[in-house]
Amino acid sequence: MTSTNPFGEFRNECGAALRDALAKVKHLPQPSLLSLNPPPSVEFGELASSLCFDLAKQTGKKPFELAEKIAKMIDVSEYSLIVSVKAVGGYINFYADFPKFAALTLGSIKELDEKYGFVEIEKPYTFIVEHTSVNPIHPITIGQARNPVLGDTIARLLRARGHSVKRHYYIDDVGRQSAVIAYGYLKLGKPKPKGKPDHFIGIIYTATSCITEIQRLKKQLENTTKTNTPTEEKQKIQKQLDEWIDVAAEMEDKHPELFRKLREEISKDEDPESVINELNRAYEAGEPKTKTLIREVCELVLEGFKESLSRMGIFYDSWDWESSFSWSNEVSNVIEALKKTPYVYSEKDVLEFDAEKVAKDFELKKKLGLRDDYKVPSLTLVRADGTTLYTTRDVAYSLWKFKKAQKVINVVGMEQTLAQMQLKLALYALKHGDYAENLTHFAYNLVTLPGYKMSSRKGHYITFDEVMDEATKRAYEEVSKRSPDLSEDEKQKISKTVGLGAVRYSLAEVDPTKPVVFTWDRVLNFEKNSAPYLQYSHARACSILRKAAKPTIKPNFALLVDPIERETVLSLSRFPETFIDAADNLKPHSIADYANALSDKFNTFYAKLPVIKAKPEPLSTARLVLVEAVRVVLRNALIILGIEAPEKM
RNA sequence: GGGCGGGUAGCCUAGUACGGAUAGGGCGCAGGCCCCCUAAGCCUGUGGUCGCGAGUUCAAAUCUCGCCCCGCCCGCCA
Repeated sequence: MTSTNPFGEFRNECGAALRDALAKVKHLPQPSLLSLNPPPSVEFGELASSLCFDLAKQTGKKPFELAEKIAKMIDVSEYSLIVSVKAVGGYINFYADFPKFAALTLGSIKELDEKYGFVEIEKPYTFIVEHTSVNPIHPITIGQARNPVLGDTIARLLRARGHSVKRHYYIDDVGRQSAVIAYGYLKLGKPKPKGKPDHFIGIIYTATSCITEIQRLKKQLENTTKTNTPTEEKQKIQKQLDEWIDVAAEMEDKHPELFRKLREEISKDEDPESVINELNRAYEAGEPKTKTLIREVCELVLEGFKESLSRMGIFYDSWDWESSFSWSNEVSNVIEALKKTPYVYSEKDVLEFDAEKVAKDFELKKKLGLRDDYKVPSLTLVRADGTTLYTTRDVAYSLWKFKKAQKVINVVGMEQTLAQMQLKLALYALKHGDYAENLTHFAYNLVTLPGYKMSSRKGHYITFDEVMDEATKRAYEEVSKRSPDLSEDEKQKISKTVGLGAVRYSLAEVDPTKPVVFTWDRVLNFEKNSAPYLQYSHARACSILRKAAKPTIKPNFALLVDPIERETVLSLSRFPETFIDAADNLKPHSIADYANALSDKFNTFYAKLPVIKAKPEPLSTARLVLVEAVRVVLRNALIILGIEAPEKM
């Protein structure tokens, strides 16, 4: 017998037993919830119900009396997986028939193998998961890296759940920053990148920002002397200027040739600012020369991104250019459509969207989790110069996404909560409330550095590449130290698996709503609660299986009497429930948590009990089956996390 | 000022949707374990006003209200 969800089977039996018993006891109200939960300790069984406390309130009877009465009504012989039911202190505790339950769990894992745990949903949807979408202006920083890891893990969860999932990258090529780089790139004579292209363009971005900012601030300062500006204001400008001058010194030191050439070229322009603005305008308008230029720069950066992300096992099904929506009239169509609603008005020369009025008219405050008296800020749709803003274009993009999918998940930092809300309100205004309701803003918290603030414009950041490189290097040292007998080739391979796994795990492991402070310690953790720990557990299981002779004697699961054996089986049986919860409620970190807990059980088992040498044979075989099951489940969990499961390390 | 998110031992963290039994881990610190399938491991110990205060309840880390601290947002940036 196999089950896609062994613990679920047991849970169903307990539920049925409870309902049955309740029906037999007179004068009891039918409770809406059975309150079946795993008890704090195995001594209380595998599942326990606290519903007698609720019933006690309603009937005026004592909880422990009710519990005893109900427990007595349950005839365990009617159920295959329940061996006994005990009433303790008002709780009703259910004990699993362990040999049967172990046979069901371990048998199912063996049978389902790479499918075990991935219970498919009855009604699958088509999904678009938009994630990463890092602006192509500099290398991906460690601060941004949480996004692709979370997004990719969510996509893996949903796919395994049976949904049809497309992973989209939204390329933010419209906007001032792209114009800044294009300007610098042009001034340098469209140089061929030295080194990794995203790093190279990142340098141009910082250098160009730096040079133009210094010029701008200097001019501003000159004006202040003419116009009698308060000293406070002057000091503020001076402070900004000083900061940029520091950056300039850094840049000149690190990239003297490039920086000097750029400075020289830019100084030839009377007003660099207006050239940049003109580039931005021309790009959005789709003027061919600018199109070619900016696309060329973006493509270079994306090439670098693809390389970085592929190291983490992260890939995309679609690369969506923001500019395409401007050029194809989809953005202007959205603006026209919005103009026809009562929610758009002109103020001076700009077009504003009255998000507050939509929220009120459609009675959405409660739905969006807002107070009635909260006023949603309005959103500017079009600038005075006729160019559009990010969220405006995002409305067009969202409409496009919903032509391709029933549900859309935007993996976007929580700092954009307001913008995402305004986006939804715009969809309502366009009579696409259905889209808004199928749009999930998966908001995650920031990754920060301890002590100082990352600034991508100023070039002060730790790149994702650096972190991956360092982790791989550290892993190599560890592998060499711990497994000196491995071949050089194996060492290289394992250190990559382990190092990159450690990085990915450290970003996936924490509840996404919590802020993360980046420390090397967190990422370079190769001990407990880390990818290497899970990988090591997996490798240990593989090692036993490798060394064991093929099982010939029938396993006897009744011989698995040690508490740790039972706890390991129990943990294995719960993987499907954990997976369902993680997929349906978008909780990628709970898979990491689960895999870590399972590894804990397995390592305790490993240290305590022999497998191959265990006597009698049916016990040895039973343990071998258990080890095999741990191997399978750990590997499956690691696949969801996008982490490789090595057989040796 | 308003909104959103977070606050669990010295540090990091699970649990909060749907209230249940002694709040589960890890790092650190102190000590112990390779006769034995990989010591990236195992065992023992140490450490908690679950931000604070009320309330609801037989029962609150979890629900309600008020307050405090941290972060982010409230742009003709993205």
